[in-house]
Amino acid sequence: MTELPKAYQPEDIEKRWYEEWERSGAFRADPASDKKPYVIVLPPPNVTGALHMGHALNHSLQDALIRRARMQGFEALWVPGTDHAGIATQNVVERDLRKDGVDRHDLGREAFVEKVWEWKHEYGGRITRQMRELGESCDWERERFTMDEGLSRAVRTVFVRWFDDGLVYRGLRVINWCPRCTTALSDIEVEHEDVAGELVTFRYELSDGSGSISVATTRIETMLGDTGVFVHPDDERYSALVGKTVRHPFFPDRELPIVADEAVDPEFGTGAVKGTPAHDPVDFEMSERAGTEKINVFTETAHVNENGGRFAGMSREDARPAVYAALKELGLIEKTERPYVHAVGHCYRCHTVIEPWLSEQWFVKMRPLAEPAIEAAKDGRVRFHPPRFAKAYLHWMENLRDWCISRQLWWGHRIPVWYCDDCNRTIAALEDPTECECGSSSLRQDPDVLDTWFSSQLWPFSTLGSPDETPDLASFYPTTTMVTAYEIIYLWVARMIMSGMYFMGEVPFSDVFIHGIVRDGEGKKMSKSLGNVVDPLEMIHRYGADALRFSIAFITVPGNDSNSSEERIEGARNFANKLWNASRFVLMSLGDERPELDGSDLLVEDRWILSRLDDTIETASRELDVFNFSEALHALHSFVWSELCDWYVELAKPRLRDGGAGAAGGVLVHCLDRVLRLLHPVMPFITEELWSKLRPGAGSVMTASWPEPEGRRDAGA
RNA sequence: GGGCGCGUAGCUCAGUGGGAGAGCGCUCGCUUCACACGCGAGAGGUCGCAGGUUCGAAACCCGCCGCGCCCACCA
Repeated sequence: MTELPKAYQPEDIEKRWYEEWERSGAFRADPASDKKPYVIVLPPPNVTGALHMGHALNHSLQDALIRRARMQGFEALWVPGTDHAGIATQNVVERDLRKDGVDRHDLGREAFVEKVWEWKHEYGGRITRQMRELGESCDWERERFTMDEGLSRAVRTVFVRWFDDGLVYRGLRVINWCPRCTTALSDIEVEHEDVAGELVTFRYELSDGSGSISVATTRIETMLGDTGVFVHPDDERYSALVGKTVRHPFFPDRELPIVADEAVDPEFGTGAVKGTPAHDPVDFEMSERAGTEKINVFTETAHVNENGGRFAGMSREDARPAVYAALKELGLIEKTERPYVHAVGHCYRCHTVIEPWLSEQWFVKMRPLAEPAIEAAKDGRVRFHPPRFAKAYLHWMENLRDWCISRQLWWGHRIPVWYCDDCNRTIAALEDPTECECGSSSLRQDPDVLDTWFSSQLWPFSTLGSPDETPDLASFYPTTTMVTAYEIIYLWVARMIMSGMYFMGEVPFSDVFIHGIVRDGEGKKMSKSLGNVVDPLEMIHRYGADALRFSIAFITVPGNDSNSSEERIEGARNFANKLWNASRFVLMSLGDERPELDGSDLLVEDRWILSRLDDTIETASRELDVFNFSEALHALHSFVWSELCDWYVELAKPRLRDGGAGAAGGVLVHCLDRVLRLLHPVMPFITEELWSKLRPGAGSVMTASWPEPEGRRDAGA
């Protein structure tokens, strides 16, 4: 019998077992297997990322599900990979370059993209190395990156298919523009936040000198681009003015018509709206209906452009007070409410205030895609856990607007569209075309790239080989469970369902398990500025991966946020140590003996602990089936600590001490055997190590079966 | 403006029709031959407030108060 140290020491054990697992191909899945598949595709972390507690939570739960499924006899496949994360990665590399005083424009597009690839090759493996430290049993041979050749082909195939089917189109619209990232964003990439701004009411004089009309605005600088004034058709205050024009104070040649439109809310402000079609989506629509001019007054960095007259060159921040002062001087300001709190959009990547900006972009028509995806959630082909998230999903899906997919970035999947200089044709093609149908070879590719989420949405099938019809795709699509935080239900989950159904004809997964986010010990969001960030790798080094994983799963209730702290992880480490020492005691007591469980001479305490074990197995299985990790682990924790250790081991000691252990030896081996299996999905390392001592030569606990109750529940005292 | 969630022990939270619980913290006592990352004993809660349903409510229904989140083109 080998000596076990008095306290569990995770470091070398973890390293040793992980290498062994990878070496032996224990994580590999076989598409030719007869076993039923159980498949999870990992939500790909950003390639720029480092493992944080959010990943630790998300990944620990997936690994537990996969490991359990493997033990239950499924052909379990967990596909890992990383996301090229367009804006995030481009920002990181740009920041690096800036340290050397280099701007990406100095390099040019090709050289810059080359730099990003270099960066990816050098640092992109960081997070996947860290995932191994956590013990994740993903099939590394199937690791994918969203910019891999195969995945890029999937992106292109879907784009072209949607283009051909009329679901992808180009249009001139007011979109969300981030002047820092200098790119368009989709609606869901904008975070609304209340800001203390101002509401200014000012007056436009009628061109015929017969009076004026007042309008209210929170962005007075945009009045430089005003081309009309809108009122509600039923608003009697203004009915006499409809059809007249007002004169722009800074551009005397510009006459702004007063137009009636249903979209105006007569209750708000003065009931008259300044029409700024290039910088407000509603004004844009009203302008379309009214046929008014659209004047863009900002550059891509949100400086006033040449259309801004004497304000040209100013930043939007400087322009606001400048325009205000100028109007004041003309005596046109009527009222200023300050502070005026209202929601302002911010970039979800860099938090810069979004500028609604008129530009030509590519869009995906969502309605036709959404309908089948709505049905799938309604009829249960896709089930949300907990179910309340289905409601949020459906509400969003039923009110979808078209998705802006073009990004003015360099890092990403280039839009596979070419424009012919000679005949103006637009060509979307799987292979780069060299010649237009008209015979011209003067083709220009669209300079934009696709939204990162365009490739992410294809992840469940692109990683399995689509658009090729691979054995993996045939065996493993649709996948089984999607495990993710509620934060990205719209951004990602909904789109996977839509594109999966359209492109593959089937839902991408049957179950969506939604967990919350990890907060600090007091329930506050972790952030660098608060200094309350817990680093999972530090915790792994200090307490072991199993302790971190257990502490996370122990507090995971479907759909709820969880509060993590070093104290909790320490508590989980203590539990691991408890398990270690209980096992150590059993192993020391039994030497090389591994007595079988003998039902004939059981004492009352033997029957009691066996019945408690049965009950625990049942609870753990039932709760894990519904993703209730917290309940399952509370049952296991209390069985191991409060029952097996506190009572049974103590009661068995006299028998063990006398040498002739009798039934107690068999009972202990049996209980420990089952406990190691039950805990393996959450604590893979320590259970594997102890299993190798308890069941030498029996192979990995990964291949042991998931325990079933054995009908001993009625045998208790 | 809509929607969702939460309010249970000092702290953080499970529990959803019939025993008020866990982790951490706290008090007292233990170098007991698996474990001080431990053992034993213990203190501590009108389950936000008010009403209703029920034989029975922390849980179900209605209202109120407080907190948080999501969605939204009220300039």
